[in-house]
Amino acid sequence: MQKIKLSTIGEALGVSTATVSLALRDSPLVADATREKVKAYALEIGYIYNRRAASLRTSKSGIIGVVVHDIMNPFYAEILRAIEIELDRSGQTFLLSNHYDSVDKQRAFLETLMQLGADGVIMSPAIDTPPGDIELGIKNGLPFVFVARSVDGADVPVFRGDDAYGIGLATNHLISLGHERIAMIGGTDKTSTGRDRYRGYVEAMARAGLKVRPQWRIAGPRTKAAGFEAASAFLALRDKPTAAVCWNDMVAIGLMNGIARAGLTPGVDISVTGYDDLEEASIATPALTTVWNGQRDVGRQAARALLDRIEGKRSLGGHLELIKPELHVRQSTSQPPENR
Amino acid sequence: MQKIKLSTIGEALGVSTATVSLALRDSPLVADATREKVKAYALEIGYIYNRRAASLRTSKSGIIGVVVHDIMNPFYAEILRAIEIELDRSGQTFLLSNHYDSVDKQRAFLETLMQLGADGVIMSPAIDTPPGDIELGIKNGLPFVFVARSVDGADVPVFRGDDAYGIGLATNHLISLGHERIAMIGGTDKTSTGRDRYRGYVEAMARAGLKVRPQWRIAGPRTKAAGFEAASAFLALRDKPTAAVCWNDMVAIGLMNGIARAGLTPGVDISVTGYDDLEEASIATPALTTVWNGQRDVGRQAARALLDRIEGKRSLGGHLELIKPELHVRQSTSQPPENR
DNA sequence: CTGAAAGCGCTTACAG
DNA sequence: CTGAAAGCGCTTACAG
Repeated sequence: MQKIKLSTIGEALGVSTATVSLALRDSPLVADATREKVKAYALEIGYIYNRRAASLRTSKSGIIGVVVHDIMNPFYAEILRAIEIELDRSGQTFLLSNHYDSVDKQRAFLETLMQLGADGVIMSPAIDTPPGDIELGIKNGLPFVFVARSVDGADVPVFRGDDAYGIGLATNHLISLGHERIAMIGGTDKTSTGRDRYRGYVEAMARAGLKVRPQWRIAGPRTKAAGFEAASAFLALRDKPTAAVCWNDMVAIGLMNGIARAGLTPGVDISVTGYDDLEEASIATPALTTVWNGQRDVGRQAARALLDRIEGKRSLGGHLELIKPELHVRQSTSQPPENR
Repeated sequence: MQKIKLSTIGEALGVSTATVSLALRDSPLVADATREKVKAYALEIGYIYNRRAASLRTSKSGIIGVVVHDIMNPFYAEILRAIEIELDRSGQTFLLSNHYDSVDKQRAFLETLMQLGADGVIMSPAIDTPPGDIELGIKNGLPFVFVARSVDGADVPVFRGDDAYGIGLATNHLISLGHERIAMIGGTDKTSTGRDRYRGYVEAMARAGLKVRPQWRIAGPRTKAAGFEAASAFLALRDKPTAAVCWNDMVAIGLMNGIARAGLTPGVDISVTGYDDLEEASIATPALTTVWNGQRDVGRQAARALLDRIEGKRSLGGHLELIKPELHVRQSTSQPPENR
């Protein structure tokens, strides 16, 4: 079978390829009758538009890259879902990748995007991303928007939740229930998010005049499995805390599973808070008290900003858009046992 | 800044673009000295390879499409992870999409792949995919490989777990513990997987001489939330079953949460089996007895088959590759209370 | 409202 | 081992 292209249609209908091209894209320059005739015939013979050729000519590709740490992580999944909805609406194709916090894998993906002439990229940068990697992309005409994380020294807009404020909501909630020994489980200081959340916890404790002991900070876990494993370290602490502020819902649920496995009742013997308010949080047992982090707004606003930039409606400076989190109280938090 | 292309390099170095092109791709036709000179200079000035131009010329794009129901679903996530590893190794870019079981969304994605000249597609087809949609792709030079699901009438290789056998393992396990009233929760008869799993359950019951009551089949749920909700319907059944074979781990975990919320103890009062053996299954409380479904093998073999096809090492007929599942026994199953 | 022609940046015969 | 030339399939001034 011969490959069908614009000229195939043009020859069959006795018009030029220029006219066919304009007709298929609904140009008002083309007479209505011609347009209908062309479109009907294209459909009939099963014409497939060649985006590579068009893109080579116009240097627009209709491709938007999206890179996050791990698309299978429900936190990012919810952001991606919002981005997907926004991009689908505008007919952009989105090219997804995980970087698993490997700067090399991220760089390879950005290189691929440049090779494909991507119109822009939405990313949650890998830990220790050099600003140079971002600048290189920008220099090659790739507009960036960051979600959830940022890169110091990169002039790129960032959309994320207000982490210090949000973790403060969780910590204050526990304090108001009467808890005084509160641990913080999970996360790392290597991301801006991590530093902000830790700061929010420390500040909330300080405002209440409570001590923060170094051993109460069990850094690391960010997954359910890791939260599960952290339970034994947590339960072995001297001066065992009566509550745990967790890095995210995954860690909190894992920790609660670990606490339950040890024969204690999470939400009664130990209060636990999560972060993100994933769909799972509300069906966990006990239902998880957590902080809604605005994933949907983050994704939607980031996609919107990039699309506006691509359509020339705005330029992208390095501003920070903080989405205000909200506390959702459920059954995993209660008064400390000693107060009952 | 002027756009850097092959001719930019050629002019600077006094060689032709043909030589530059060959040198960058390590052609043995080019003298070693020339090759090194060209590569060094390209790196120095930050040349970006234009894949659109190359692809237009060669009609190979280096893009492989991957479509599944929902990439955020951990079952598909594990398959995707295996595909990702395999494709990364061969330098292919993979373009991911959800179809959410919308034939229209799937069709739009396949159309995009054809427009981009994708080299192939790995898909878990949407429910009720018309064979014509697949044939159209094949006719336009897009090789297909299916994972987890198939389409009747499409001549495409399929890689998936042996569902009837696998669900039989779970059902037999419960029967051997002494259960006689066993429900099946979740899933749909609209996919080949659904039909196979239901058949496996019915056949295992029949082999043991046990009755299957229609009301013991609570179809529908495939998510944790839906499993959670199904708990009340399950617990309200007359002749309440003592065990539930669930469609997958998500449903099983949701169901266990619902059972626990109702004050019963899953794994003691009601035995529950899952399917897939997701990472979560082992850390659930109680740890979930489930069937490992070979996601990794499915993804790896499917990717390998497609890559071999693209490299011309094999052709793709419509054969079925069944991966043998394995039962993983944990704490969510025990003897029925009445036998103790 | 329509057509002829140039050009996007590569790769591939072909000639030397 | 290297170069000149054609062509992949579009879109965009430009001319009429």
